[in-house]
Order: sequence, then C-alpha cells, then structure tokens
Amino acid sequence: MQNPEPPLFFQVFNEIGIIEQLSRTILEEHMPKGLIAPHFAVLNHLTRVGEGSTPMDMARAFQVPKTSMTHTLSGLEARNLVETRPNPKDGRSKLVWLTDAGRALRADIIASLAPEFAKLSNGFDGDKLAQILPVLSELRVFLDENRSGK
Amino acid sequence: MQNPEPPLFFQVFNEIGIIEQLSRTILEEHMPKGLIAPHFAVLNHLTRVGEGSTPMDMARAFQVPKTSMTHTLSGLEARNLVETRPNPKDGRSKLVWLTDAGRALRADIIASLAPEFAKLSNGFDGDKLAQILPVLSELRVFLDENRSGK
DNA sequence: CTTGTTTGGTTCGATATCGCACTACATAGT
DNA sequence: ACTATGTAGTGCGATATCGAACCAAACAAG
Repeated sequence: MQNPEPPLFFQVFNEIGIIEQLSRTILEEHMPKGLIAPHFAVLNHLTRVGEGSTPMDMARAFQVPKTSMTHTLSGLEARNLVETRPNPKDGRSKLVWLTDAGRALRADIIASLAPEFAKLSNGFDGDKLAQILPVLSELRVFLDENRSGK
Repeated sequence: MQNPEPPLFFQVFNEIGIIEQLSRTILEEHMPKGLIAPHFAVLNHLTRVGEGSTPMDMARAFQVPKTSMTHTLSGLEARNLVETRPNPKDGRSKLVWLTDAGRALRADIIASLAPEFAKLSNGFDGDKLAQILPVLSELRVFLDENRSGK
C-alpha cells in the first residue's frame, strides 16, 4: 500500500462537489432573478483582478469553454452590468468593463450575504477553514497545472 | 473584528468551486460520450448507498431539483444502465436499480481513472488530503443542515 | 369516509452549458 | 511579402438545469 487509497481522493472530491452545490445555491438565492453564479463570478473577477480583462482571460480563469463565457457576458451586457470595448492591442478581442450598475450589484449581493456569513461564523470554527484553505489552494494549483486542456 | 473575515469564506468557497470544476472535467473525460458527472453520481450512489433508492432520495442526496433527477435517470434508463420498478410501499414512487451494464460501466470508469489517481498520489501529499477531509465533511454537514430548502 | 394538505414524479418552457464549425485577426517561418 | 498555423470570439445544435404547473397517491384531521 504505497499509494494513498483512491477512496480518499474520491471522498475529498465528493465532499467538495456537495459543498460547491450548497454554497452556489446560497449565493444564487441572493442574486436577482435571471442571474446565476457565473454572472457573479464575472462581476467579482473584474473587481478583484481588474477591469479590462478579455473574455478569454476569464474563460481560462474559470475553466469554462469560451462559448460559455460569451453567453454569460451577453447576459450581463443585456442588463447593463458590464460593457465591452475593442481591444486596442488585438483586433480579435474585447475588453470587459464593469458599469456603475455592475459594481453596485456586486456590492449589494455581497452585503446581502452578510447574514449567511454570520451564521457560518457562529456555527463553524473559522480556524478550521483557515487551516484547510492553503491545502485547497495547493490542490487547485496542482489540478490546474496538470489538466489535460480544455 | 469579532468575526472571521468574510474574505476567508469567500476564498474557501472560491477554491472549492474551481476544484469542483477541474475534478468534474477529469471525471467526464473518462466517461462515454453523452454521459456526464451526474450520471456517474447516480451509478455511484446506487452502488455505495444501495440499490432500490427512489429518485427523490437521490435528488435530496445530491441537492438537485427533482426535475433534474428525472432527466438524469431518463438518460441512464435510455442507455440501459439503470432500470426502475414500482415501489411496493408507495404507489407514487419508483425504485431504481443498476443493470449489469450499469455496474460494469461504473467499474470501468473507476478503473480508467487509476492513472489520474496515480498522478495525484505522486504529485500531491496524501496526508494533507486526509487532514482536510474531516473539515470538509463537517462543513458539508453544517451547510446541509442550515440550508434554506430547495 | 371525506376533505384538505403533503409528497413523488412528470411535463413544459426558459435559460445554461458545451462541442463543432466558422470568421477575422495575429504571428511565425521562409 | 506570403503562407501556414494559432488564437479570440460568435453562431448553432444538442443536451442539461431548474422553476412552475400539474397529477396521482398518501396522509392527517375531523
């Protein structure tokens, strides 16, 4: 038994899958009708990583096909939450920017999540989360570097 | 600062979301065309938890709407990977059973994942996974118990 | 037993995801 | 410059997800 048991990986990925489901559901309960987690992910990415990303930047960051990103962005653009401008450095691509409405919506969603975070803070030991975070990051990086390619 | 920083939760859920994406992609690369992760989840559930589950049992276990489960099962049934029988205890519901083909497919998929697990074993410290697993389970249970309801 | 409510499952319509094919622009090799 | 190959983005078709509405069986209250 020189290998970690396959069931260990299975269990970890299984738990992660369920947690992803549950946390996504919570997030989506705090989003306006018609918008879902990927829309939030884009608003959040533009705020944190910086506006002026290209669609492909974000597709790669989220590991989704570029066609999915096109679709997600079109939903955001239709609601005036982002706007796109041509990329002066590359005639094929676009740069994506938040509108004021987009920035405001992201802030509102995060603010409305405060009670959920409070519940978590009260009911769950934050130290444990702090302990697993670096391992999760490491695992994410490992998987990211070893992915076959989408 | 009596609260754990909201960013901590954010980061944890963010990493979990990305890991879920990446691990799901790996799994689906090892599945026959037309079948995706939810199909595997059902085959796996029936094997582990026991055959003869109802669709609602599984919808709850996976935290998906029952309509999604109907759809997933119909895909499996169309390929003769599961079969359903009436529930003798409840005229409204069905019981789901694996076919031999379903059992075989699950086994084949798991077997074909062995190289991926080997890569993980070699490149990633199994002890770290063992350490985070109980925290993930705890977090999953906490979220599960506190969910608003779907 | 009758009635009102709950629960398991399906159908349907709207939106999402994703692979494939395609266009336009970019870049490398000669 | 010319051609070949690569890359960003879109259009389209197939399947997936999910909420709303619906039906039938179960169950609870009287």
